[in-house]
Amino acid sequence: MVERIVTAGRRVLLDHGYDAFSTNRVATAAGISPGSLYQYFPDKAAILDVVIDRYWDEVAERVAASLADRIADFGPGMVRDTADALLTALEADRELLRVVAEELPIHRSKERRAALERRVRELAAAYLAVRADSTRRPDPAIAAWVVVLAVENLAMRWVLDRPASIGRDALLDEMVALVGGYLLA
Amino acid sequence: MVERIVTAGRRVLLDHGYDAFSTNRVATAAGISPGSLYQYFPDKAAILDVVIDRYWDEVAERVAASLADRIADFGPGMVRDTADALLTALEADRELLRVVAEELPIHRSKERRAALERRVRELAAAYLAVRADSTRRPDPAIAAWVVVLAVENLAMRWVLDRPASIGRDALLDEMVALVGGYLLA
Amino acid sequence: MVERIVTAGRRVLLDHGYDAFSTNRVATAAGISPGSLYQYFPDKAAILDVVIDRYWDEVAERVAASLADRIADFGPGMVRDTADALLTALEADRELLRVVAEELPIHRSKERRAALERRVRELAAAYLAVRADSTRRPDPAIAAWVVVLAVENLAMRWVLDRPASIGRDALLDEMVALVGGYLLA
Amino acid sequence: MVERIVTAGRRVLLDHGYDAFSTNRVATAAGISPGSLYQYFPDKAAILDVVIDRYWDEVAERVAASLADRIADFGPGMVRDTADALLTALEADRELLRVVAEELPIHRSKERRAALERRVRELAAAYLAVRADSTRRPDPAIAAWVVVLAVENLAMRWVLDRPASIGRDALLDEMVALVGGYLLA
DNA sequence: TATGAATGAGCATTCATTCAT
DNA sequence: CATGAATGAATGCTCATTCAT
Repeated sequence: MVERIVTAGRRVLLDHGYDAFSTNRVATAAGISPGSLYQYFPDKAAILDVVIDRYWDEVAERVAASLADRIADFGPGMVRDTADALLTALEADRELLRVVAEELPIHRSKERRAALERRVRELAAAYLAVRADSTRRPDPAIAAWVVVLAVENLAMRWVLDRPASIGRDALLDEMVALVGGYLLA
Repeated sequence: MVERIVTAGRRVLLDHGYDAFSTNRVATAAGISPGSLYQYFPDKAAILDVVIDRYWDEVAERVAASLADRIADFGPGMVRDTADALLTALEADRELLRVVAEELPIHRSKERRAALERRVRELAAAYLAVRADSTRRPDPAIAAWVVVLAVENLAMRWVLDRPASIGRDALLDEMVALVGGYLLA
Repeated sequence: MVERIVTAGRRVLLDHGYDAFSTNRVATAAGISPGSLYQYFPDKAAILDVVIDRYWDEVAERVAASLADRIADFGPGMVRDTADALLTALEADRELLRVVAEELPIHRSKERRAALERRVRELAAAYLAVRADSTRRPDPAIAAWVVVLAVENLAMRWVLDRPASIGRDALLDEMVALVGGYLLA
Repeated sequence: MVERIVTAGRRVLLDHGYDAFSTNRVATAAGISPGSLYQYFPDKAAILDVVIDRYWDEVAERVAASLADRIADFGPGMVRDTADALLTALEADRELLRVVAEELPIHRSKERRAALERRVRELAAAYLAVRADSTRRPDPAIAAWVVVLAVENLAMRWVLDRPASIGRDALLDEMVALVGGYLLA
């Protein structure tokens, strides 16, 4: 039932937008009565939270999986592949990304996105700490913070705004150059 | 009077948040009657728009002023100073930044922020085009897009999240390294 | 519940007039909350429409019933009885007639009244067509239009204005004379 | 100035309808400020009243003029000519008639229309009293009431509804027949 | 558990009227 | 006289939430 409600919530978000995300509409979309919503969720926000959490979890999963695969060879390939995985994850449901990232107040997503960032950041920081000799940056934690935020935002904006002059591969090239130039001597 | 209303709108946003930004509340905060609002603004959205526009205009003004000052010497100094100016501008009203950037749906701010980005980006692209020999990046427009977005987001997140381990100067160092490493051979 | 709302609407119309026919007042009169109104009616106009429809339907019903009874003997008796039925119907709720016919913009009632008129007119035209030999009027449709409108308006005005010098029977006499003199050779 | 306001009121009524008949709109149409309205009229209703009064006065004038011309020869000609004059008067500004008769609450017009009716009725009653021998109707006051109301309503409905099957001359024929058949032995 | 009718505070907006200038 | 900014009560309507069944 929770499942049904969350799926309905996602549908409403996609089909009608955040402003139309009302309990009645979600209930209707779920084929249940508005009162039943409250047997599974304390309030409207909780439903939305789960929809958002699901979205970012999915993105995080894909990125983490890619990162895990590349555990061995840190370097340009790893950056490219991780960024590629992120792009793919964001492109997978561009419409929902649009709603989640632009239509909803950001603080709704903040915690989840922070978790995603933290996860990747910690991984990156760990690698950087090990390879301290191969980077110009003194503090791996800070470097990881910079790299992760920069790549994340570039990826998101590229997927959302689809800048005409920047192809997907070109974007990945730039990201690799950005991270590489920053980290490597 | 417009002034009074806009100021009241800002106050309401700061004191009660976006969800409480109602015409009645703004009118009360302005010490006028709800009806008077409509002699100066066509609707609620118009009031909010002005508040937001004012905010981003102010930020843009500060950044553009710094950029204009540094027109002569492109290079690390320019990046640092521009980033510094941006940080200063964002720090000037951190609370309003929080509301504008995290509480409001982004699409409310999108156009203004895009204008700010475009303005800085075009300047940066122009410089890069002139100094084509001193950068590894083939396309100045793309490079400008990357640099501007990266710096903007890092600055914003740093101001908003105040990461404990990253000092202001350290952040500027990292930004300079990021942009320098990316652009320069 | 629809019943309660419609009844309350009628009450408000009678007690406070058309200008005070507000959703909040109707809700209060119905002893429910304003929100509940919208579970049964799409908007304010729909409530008013039902009140008006009910009124004219009732009038139409009474007149049509009388007309049906008199189907056999066209002639002075039929005119008198139909007019009598109409008068009775209008007298039944003179106060509501006043509001509906004089306080509301006519176009609110127009369709319903037109339906009532059409119904009676078609019946009358049919009779006249059959008795073509016993009338001076060449076109039964036109004659029906004239007769129905004339009688309807006289009845309505008499009920509303209660002209002191004209008794009920006298009025019926005049109507019979008017219709009779017009139709018969 | 009163003139300007009344003319503006008429314009607003014609161009935007009764629902848009607001003091601000009338003031704008008159090229003055809303406050100035109140130097010439006690309230909004007073402006509207004058507009309406003017309209009915004009109609009354035309009908009365025709009636005065026909003072000598009572009879079918008089009925026809008076009805003709009424039709002409109503046709002269059909659009305003529509607003005044269907869009406004009738009680707004009631007094003026009653005055018009009274005027014609009294004239008619006087004639009927004199020619008591040539009419079947015992009470001239009642007969005048019947005749005036019937003709007035038929004329108004014909002008407003423009029934396709009834030509102007046909209508006049019917009116003459209606009145003649009723009054004459 | 599930319902869904009922709630009622809250919203954005209008507009006849006033009154200091 | 004329102004027009200011008023503020009132409007139609929404929707997250509750609770008796």
